[in-house]
Amino acid sequence: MQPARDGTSRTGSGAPTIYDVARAAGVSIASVSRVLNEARNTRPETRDKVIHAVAELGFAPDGAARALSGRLKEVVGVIERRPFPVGPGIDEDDAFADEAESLQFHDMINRGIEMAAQGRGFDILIRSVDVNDHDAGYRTLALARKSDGLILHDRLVDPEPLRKLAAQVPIVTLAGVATPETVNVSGDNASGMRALARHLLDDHGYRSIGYVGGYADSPDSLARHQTLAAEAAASGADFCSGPNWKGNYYAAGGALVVDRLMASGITMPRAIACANDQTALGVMNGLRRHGIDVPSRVAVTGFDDIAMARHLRCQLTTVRQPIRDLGATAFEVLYSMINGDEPAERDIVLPTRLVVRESCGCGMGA
Amino acid sequence: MQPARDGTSRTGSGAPTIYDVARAAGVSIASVSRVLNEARNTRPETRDKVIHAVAELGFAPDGAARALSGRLKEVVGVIERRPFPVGPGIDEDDAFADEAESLQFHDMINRGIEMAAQGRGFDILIRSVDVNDHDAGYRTLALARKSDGLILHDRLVDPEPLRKLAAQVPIVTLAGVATPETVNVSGDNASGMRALARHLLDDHGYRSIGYVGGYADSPDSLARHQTLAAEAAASGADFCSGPNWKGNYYAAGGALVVDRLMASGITMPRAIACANDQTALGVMNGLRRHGIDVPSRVAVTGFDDIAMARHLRCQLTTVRQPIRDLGATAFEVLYSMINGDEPAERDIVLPTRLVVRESCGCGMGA
DNA sequence: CTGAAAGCGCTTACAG
DNA sequence: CTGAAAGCGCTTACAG
Repeated sequence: MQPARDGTSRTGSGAPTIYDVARAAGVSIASVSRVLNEARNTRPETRDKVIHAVAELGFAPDGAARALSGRLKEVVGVIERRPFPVGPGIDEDDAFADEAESLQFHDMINRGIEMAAQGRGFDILIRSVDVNDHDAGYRTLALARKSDGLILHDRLVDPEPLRKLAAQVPIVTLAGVATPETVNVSGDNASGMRALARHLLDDHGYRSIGYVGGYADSPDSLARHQTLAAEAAASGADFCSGPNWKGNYYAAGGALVVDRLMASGITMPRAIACANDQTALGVMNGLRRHGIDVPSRVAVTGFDDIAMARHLRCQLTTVRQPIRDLGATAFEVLYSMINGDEPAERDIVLPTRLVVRESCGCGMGA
Repeated sequence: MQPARDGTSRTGSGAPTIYDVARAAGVSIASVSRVLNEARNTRPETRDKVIHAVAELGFAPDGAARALSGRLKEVVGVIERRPFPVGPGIDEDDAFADEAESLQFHDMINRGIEMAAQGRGFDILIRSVDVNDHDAGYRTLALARKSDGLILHDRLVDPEPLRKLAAQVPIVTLAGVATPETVNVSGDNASGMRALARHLLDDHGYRSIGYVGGYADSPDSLARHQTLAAEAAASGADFCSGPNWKGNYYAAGGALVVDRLMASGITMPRAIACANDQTALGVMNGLRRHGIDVPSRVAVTGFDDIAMARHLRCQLTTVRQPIRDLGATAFEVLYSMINGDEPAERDIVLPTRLVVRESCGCGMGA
């Protein structure tokens, strides 16, 4: 039984409903829905009346109602990490205060996701979670239930919860690890780091090298670490690592590593490769604060090639990741999964490329 | 009439419904809903059974269904500008290729919005629109219908469509202009620019000054322009402006302005204030390419104080905006509007502050 | 305290 | 080609 409709919308919100349109056009709601969705099987006259009423009222279907009646939500959830709690306690004059909130790599990736999503009529629902958010599990599920599928940055969800989640919605991870239930998309860490290592070890002939890592559990960082260590070993160069070398993908973390190393009295290696560009930035600043010149005394390199890399005092030698493509690829794979396709490949690796600038020591003589 | 329920979920998607939970717990769906929402008015025993079943099944209510039955969607839409079409045509070795896609100010603001949203259980639905997207009107409406309210960066929607949109959902603009139907949140452009102008004109004694703008219709840029022009006039200094001085908030735009000015044979002013930090970056690089040293021959300043500002070759003197607070404030106001409150203030202005570094010419003797 | 039922605003077979 | 009706998965008065 159709509810009585007075002149106004049912909801107080002021947005017209399909009933308003139907009444204005003098047709049934089914006809309105048809011209809006199928376009065919409607008499031109009916069609015109509906189109007109829709324009007149400024109608667009409610997303929730549409989704509930069998359609997609046309939303993908994106969850990223927000490691540093920020608040009034933070000193805004600290050189890295703001940077903590701007992991540019993530922002760029999200842009890639969003642009691909737009091509399919999707929007992206973003949430960042604190590393020590104990309620993360539930909040993640809640986000999943507002979306058609989920894209997870790195290793936000533990394997077991991830498995359960994947049973409910399609999931793609970025810079994580592929599982039987999920697809992963990442840059080619091994070949990128190998090219970088060879440049440092062979071209420059550095005989000692260190690696400042990202989050302890980051698959990206682990892969880069392993490759670098292997290349150093193959060249017979010294490789420095250990607890003092753990960073967190942020400049502040990189600077901290330098402070710790200096305090420990260690001899700095000739070159330091960092887990990402932002870490490299912090390491360079940290070294300079201790009076150590980059790159003449210590060479420093990054990973990612974010925009900032070429605008630093000392332009950063780094490994370029196809950041935008990483995001776009993640979306496209997820989109096909949402449409019921079985992914052909569960571990998608996109190529990376060494970008030589100044911080490795190149161009010093120029 | 309740539909027959077999052992599996109705939807193919694998996500359990409230019916699944009710069956598992041996109660009605009403009871499940009650313990999930009200918490009170349920016998402890019932409550336990439900809690248990929910945990067992990994249930969370479907966002669409929840929203449709009178609740909020707990989603706010955020629309930002994406001015540069990017695609295969772009040269990735261009110094500003990527930067075009990373307007860091927006990313930081969005982070502020998102963090405030999280405190209220909301997520943010992000969409960027192309300046020359003719279908923008409809897509904006569509986003609105997936959300409880909208936050619009700068002046994305024309006044008339904006009025119509505001009749359907609450709207807050960021760095736009307040209207009778919408609330605007922005930084204090006038006082920030005034402080900067005085520093340049009085402290440094520069007698000629130019302004490189942002988007032509950006209220922020307009306000900064006017204040600077007024201060220059008050000091009797020359003020340069005109069509050659139009930028677009991106580094590439700033560099282009410099090229145009050089080509036009104009004498560079002693100081150039830019619409934002990214523009300043481009201007500095452009000047250097033309052999003009910054700041000894031409001083350059920015606006915003994004993280990059202090990591440039020549640290940027700029006006700090409370970027995160801008976003958080926009959300909080929108949130109260969503809850039916009439906003107390339609034009919210947050304080800004001059940050003196090197690019203005300070510290050159040090 | 709890269940049966109505209703949210759509879409889509199902009849005509 | 078009309308009446069922159903999507919830929440919330309404009775008990």
